[in-house]
Amino acid sequence: MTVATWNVNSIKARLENVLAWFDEAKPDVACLQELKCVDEAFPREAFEERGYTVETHGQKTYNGVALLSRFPLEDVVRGLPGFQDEQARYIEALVAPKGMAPVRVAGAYMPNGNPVGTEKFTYKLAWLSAFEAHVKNLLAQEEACVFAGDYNIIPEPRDCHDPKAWEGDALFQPESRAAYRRLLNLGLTDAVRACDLSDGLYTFWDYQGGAWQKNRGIRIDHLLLSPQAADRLDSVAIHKTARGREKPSDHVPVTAMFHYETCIH
DNA sequence: ATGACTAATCGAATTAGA
Repeated sequence: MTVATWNVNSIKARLENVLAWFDEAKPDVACLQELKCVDEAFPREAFEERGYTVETHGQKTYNGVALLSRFPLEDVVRGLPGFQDEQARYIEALVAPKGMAPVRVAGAYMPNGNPVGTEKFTYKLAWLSAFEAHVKNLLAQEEACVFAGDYNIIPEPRDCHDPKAWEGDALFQPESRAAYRRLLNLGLTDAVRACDLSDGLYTFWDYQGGAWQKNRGIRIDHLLLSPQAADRLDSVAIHKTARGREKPSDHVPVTAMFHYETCIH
């Protein structure tokens, strides 16, 4: 089972591009972020035609997340539990393939937080803290869980082309990185790092200044796995080709592949 | 010092992203 996360930067502006990738990568489950549209405006038919069940948590102009699956979805949750939030940044559901062990998948669009020293950064840290509390609750259930999304956190210096250039940015602040480490310390596995320790793995390249052409990127889109999900991880991929296309998102899809486990009931 | 890109908006510039 392949689980994807992708910040599409407007589903309406990106539809053709997104469908082209879906048709070649055929993810079983996909978490999309930054839809920038309300639920009614999401182009659900295009995905339903391709065999997906579509769940959205949209918002006008900003944010908005979707969870798409070729398997039935149960227990859909919209909004981060335990956190009063005006912004549509979280969706979660239980993916239940027939006769197979289910996997809980969460898709998050975590706050950017810039500029540091403002209420935007305070909101980022509060969001991360509520997310950590929710993860802790889910981990107690000992299920296979995938926490995918745009974390808006550069975990380590090797996750960006030029650490100096990101000093003072909310994505690379010590408090943001500490929040990410706390998630790992709860027992979550960074899927990409479990498979590939090399430098130069990026998931975002700014539209400005020829960042893509110069490969000045950052790794901020992550899939964090509960131990039960990590045990089933086979491989990961960062779909860089998506960034070189016409009218690309500034983020690329990241996928993790898991082996199926028979469900014994 | 500034703008660089892109998308959305009750617009003809501003806000937000990262």
